[in-house]
Formats: sequence, structure tokens, C-alpha cells
Amino acid sequence: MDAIMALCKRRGFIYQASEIYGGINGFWDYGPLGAQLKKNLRDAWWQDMVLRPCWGRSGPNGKPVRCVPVETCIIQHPRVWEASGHVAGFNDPMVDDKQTKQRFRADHLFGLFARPQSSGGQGHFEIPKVTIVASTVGEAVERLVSEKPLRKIFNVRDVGHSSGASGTVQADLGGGMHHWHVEAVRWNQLDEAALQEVPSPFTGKRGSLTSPRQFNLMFKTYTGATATEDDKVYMRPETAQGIFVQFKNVIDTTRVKVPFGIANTGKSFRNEVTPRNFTFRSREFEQAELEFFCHPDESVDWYRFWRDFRMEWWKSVGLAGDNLVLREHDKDELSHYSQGTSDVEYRFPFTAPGFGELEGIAHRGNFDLTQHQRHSGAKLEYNDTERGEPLPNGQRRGERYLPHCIEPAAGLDRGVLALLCEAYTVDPSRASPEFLKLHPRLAPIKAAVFPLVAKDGMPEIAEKLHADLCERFWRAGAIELDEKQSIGKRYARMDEAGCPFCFTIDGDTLKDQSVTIRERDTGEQHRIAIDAVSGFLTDKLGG
RNA sequence: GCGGGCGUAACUCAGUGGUAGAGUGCCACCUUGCCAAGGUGGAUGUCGAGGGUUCGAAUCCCUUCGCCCGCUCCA
Repeated sequence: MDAIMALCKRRGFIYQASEIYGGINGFWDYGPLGAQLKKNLRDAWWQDMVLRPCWGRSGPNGKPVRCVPVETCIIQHPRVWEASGHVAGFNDPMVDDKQTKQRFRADHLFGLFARPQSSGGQGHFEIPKVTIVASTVGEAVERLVSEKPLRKIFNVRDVGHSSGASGTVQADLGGGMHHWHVEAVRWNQLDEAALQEVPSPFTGKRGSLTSPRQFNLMFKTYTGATATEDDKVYMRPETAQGIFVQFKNVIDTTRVKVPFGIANTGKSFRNEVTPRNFTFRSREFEQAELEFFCHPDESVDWYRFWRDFRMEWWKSVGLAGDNLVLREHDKDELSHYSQGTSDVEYRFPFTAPGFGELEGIAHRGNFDLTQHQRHSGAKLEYNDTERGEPLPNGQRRGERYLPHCIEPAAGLDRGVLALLCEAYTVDPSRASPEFLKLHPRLAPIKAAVFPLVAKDGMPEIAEKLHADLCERFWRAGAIELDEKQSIGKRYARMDEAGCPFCFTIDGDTLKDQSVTIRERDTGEQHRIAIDAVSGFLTDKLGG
């Protein structure tokens, strides 16, 4: 990995952000080659997801896949993040259930004790039989007396007076009516070992809760020049919410019909606990996200469709080997609203033999639209005129529903890093032992033109070929021209930059108008007519 | 967050208190006839930053920032 990082720096792929000031933890900049490489990956995603989704193939409904793009703001209304659930826990220590992935405020965790009030509600800590999540003691008491499963656990037969204020309940737990004390588990009084013993409020399983921790997931800033707390806003931790928030506008203004997708790319920000592993976990990073909306009945089919296509797509950009895997989440890993989640994972040098996530494909149900509908008050239901019972006039009655959503969410910076890791090759038998086998579609430099030696008219021919190729391929990427130093050195430089093809003008070119094509991956050479170079590149670069 | 390692040229690194170094790369010129070839010359350093000790600090001490590794975590 160190060698890859050194090459990235040396050749201008990736620099440390603010390096001359000592760097800043969790932030990285792209140099000339890196910026182009990343743009090529972003473009490939855009082309294959928006302009011609899934390479033109049909979805599970037998019709072409349709997606439209949006570009939404990094800063949204603060309530967007309340609805999405990202604000919760910003200021309060939080506990996670590792199994169900649910998170709650540590001071909302209540242990229910069968403790006689005559004991004064005091005494040293005991492990409660059961815990619940409630916002107040009163709510906890209320749930104990009203919820059947809880009543059963405590063998509640009869309930008398209960007081949320004092946290007591008068109940018959089998030995006649007594006052019982309901006590909150104080997270800050527990050591880690004790917390391991507390049963999960969701599953009852012990040892599945994390220690309470302070989270600052979102970057906070202020709108307006006065910067008071009232002007507090957050920088988005994901691009997806911008899509959900504009879902109704897209429906209302573009004539799209469910099923369809909305794509959004751009920067997101997370205060990662531990930025590490080069650009893999950065605090500022770019996402390419699609939210694909469909009818609930078709959602599982679409989930499988996207999961498989996204895996295929990553293979198509060059991650073709064993280092790429699709990992379906286990049932107990899933969010409570999800009917399926998969990760496309890559075996990075720093994760090996394990894998790191490149993209998550999640079945999100209608969770997000439901949340935003509830928090904003806006009606986000879709009126599907192609469903419902047929009417005499040939139309259908229509069906109103909140679409389900499949979310393929890719990390572009992680993608670039995976491409670099996959492309990085060491072959000591070569004159240029270190080189990048980047896919021609992604390579920042598409081709280079060299005169074998800088004399006998070769430079002039090279300049002409270079100009012609630039004219034809400038949209695809850089075409280099280099006549300095030895030919071997020039090949080596291009190898290191990941340039797939070099065209060399030599003595024979003067006689028969042919040039040498030198292939980066094999070092092999073959001759081709100078007029055929453009066609050759067109073929290799695709499009 | 805890523990460990590291930070000297663009890259890899040497330099343990006394003039800032090497290899590679880069640039120029010469040479060139297909793979970092050869020759000559050249440019490039707040020794990560700040403070302290000392006649004198890249070197010793303190603080801090960053990177890497392990644990934790991955919202």
C-alpha cells in the first residue's frame, strides 16, 4: 500500500489536502491525473446509470430502465436530517444495538426492575431482566402497565395506581399489591463490563449493546453572516436525502412513471471516528447514488436486479478479479425496514484478507418517503394510473402508494482507490517494473505519441498524428506527445501513469506510413498504418 | 478514543550534538534506431510545526499536527 501511495503522490494522482500546512486529518486532494481518473469514473457511472441505464437492457418488468438525474444542495433544511434520523444523537451519547443496528439515546435506556419500593428504590446495581427505550420514566412506567409482553415478563396480574413522576407502579406481581420501582439504567454509572450484561431492548439478547458514545456525525455550520445557533445547518452526510426531498417535484414535472430512478452525485461529509487507510475513509467524500422507486410488490425483483447489475458494472470498469465480491447481508444485519442489503466489496491491500465496502445496494422499503411525509406534512404518495381495477373506458382506477426504494449507493473515492489498487502491478522482469493497468475507459491518459528519435522528420510526423488524435479524442481524455529522452524512459513514464497505448513514429514510418503500437500491459508491439490509429483507438476506448 | 511506529529533496531513505547527504526522479544539452541506455551540466530542503536545553539541535526534552499499524468503531 505504501508503494501505491508513493506512486499516487509521485505521479500526481492523490495529494494530502493542505499538505504544506501539515495536512488535515481525513481530507485528500486529487492531482491532475487523479482528478481526470475520478471524473472518468463519475462519467462512466453517469453514462451507465442515467444516460443509458444498465447499458440499455430491460429491467425485471421487461421494459427499459429509466433514470433521471438531480443535483441537490450539500446544505439542506435542518429538518431534513431530523426526518432522516441523522440529527438524533448529535448531542447525546448514543448506544447501538450491534445486532439490529438500532441506535438510541443512552439516557433513554430504562431497565425495568422488580424492586419493591420499600427498599427505597436504592441498592447497588443489578442487571435488569428487561430493558426498554422510552423518552421519560413516565413513558417507561406506562409501557410496563400497558404492554402485554412486558406485563407477562413481570407477571403483572393487576395494576393499581402508577406514577410516572416517581417512577413507581402499584401492581400485583404475584405476591399481592405492592409498589414497585421502575428505574432508569444510568449509562454513565455502568462500566463496560456491566453494559455487556444488559439485555438489548429490541432482542433481549445480552452483550449486543455498545458502550455509550458521543457522535458528531454531521459537520455543522451556519447560514447568514451572524452565525447564531438559530442559523445552524448541517452539511449532508449522504446525497440520497436530496433525492427523497425532491421526489415529488420530479414526479410532478418530468412525466416519469414508477418504476424509475433518480440519480444524484456529489460531495458528502462525515466526521468519521477514525479516518484511515488513505482515501478509504475520508471526512469529505463523493457519492454516486441512485434511488430507484418501484411498487412494493416489485421491489424485491428490482433489488436483485440492481444488486446484480452493480456488481457487473464494477467488473466492467476493471475490477474483474477475485478481489471483488458481492456480499449479501445476513438477516440480523439488516435495518428494521430493509428487505435486503448487499455490499459490493473490494479486497484492498489494507483490508486483506478482508474486504472493504465500495457500494451498498439497499432495499429501503418506503422508510425515507414515510419519514419525510411525516416530518414535512407534504403528500408524497404516488398515483399509479397503471394499477387498480380496469374501468369501462379502458383506463384503470389507479392506486395510491408510497413507492419502495432500491438504493445503489457507490463511493466514488473508494472506487478510484480500488481502481488504483487493482491496476497497480509490479513486474520485476520489465524495464518499468511498476505500472498501472487501468482500463482504457478510465485511464486519464488515453494514448501517447512518440518519435523514436528526435530527428529525421519523425518529430514532425508525431506532432501531426498527435494533433489529429487530439482533434478526434479530446473528449475522451488526454493524448500525450513526448520526444524527450530515451524511448524506454517515455514508455516507462506512460506505464506508470496508466496510459494504455503508445504510438511510435520510426524510420519505417517515413517509408510505408506505418507506426508501432506498444501495448502497456504486455509490452508487445505491432505495426499499423498511421491512418488506422484513430480507428484503433476508437475501438479500444469504446464510443 | 487507547497503544505502538514513523515524519530529512518530487519519491525511497542515510545521517545520534559540530558545514544538509545518497540513489532514483526532474530540467537542459549531447548522444540515440524500441523499453527507466550513456555522457556532461543544473535546479530543488522552513530536516512536519511550535517551544525548551545547549556556545551550537535534523539529532536531546516538552507540546502539537500529520501518516502508518493494532484494538475500538464504521452512524
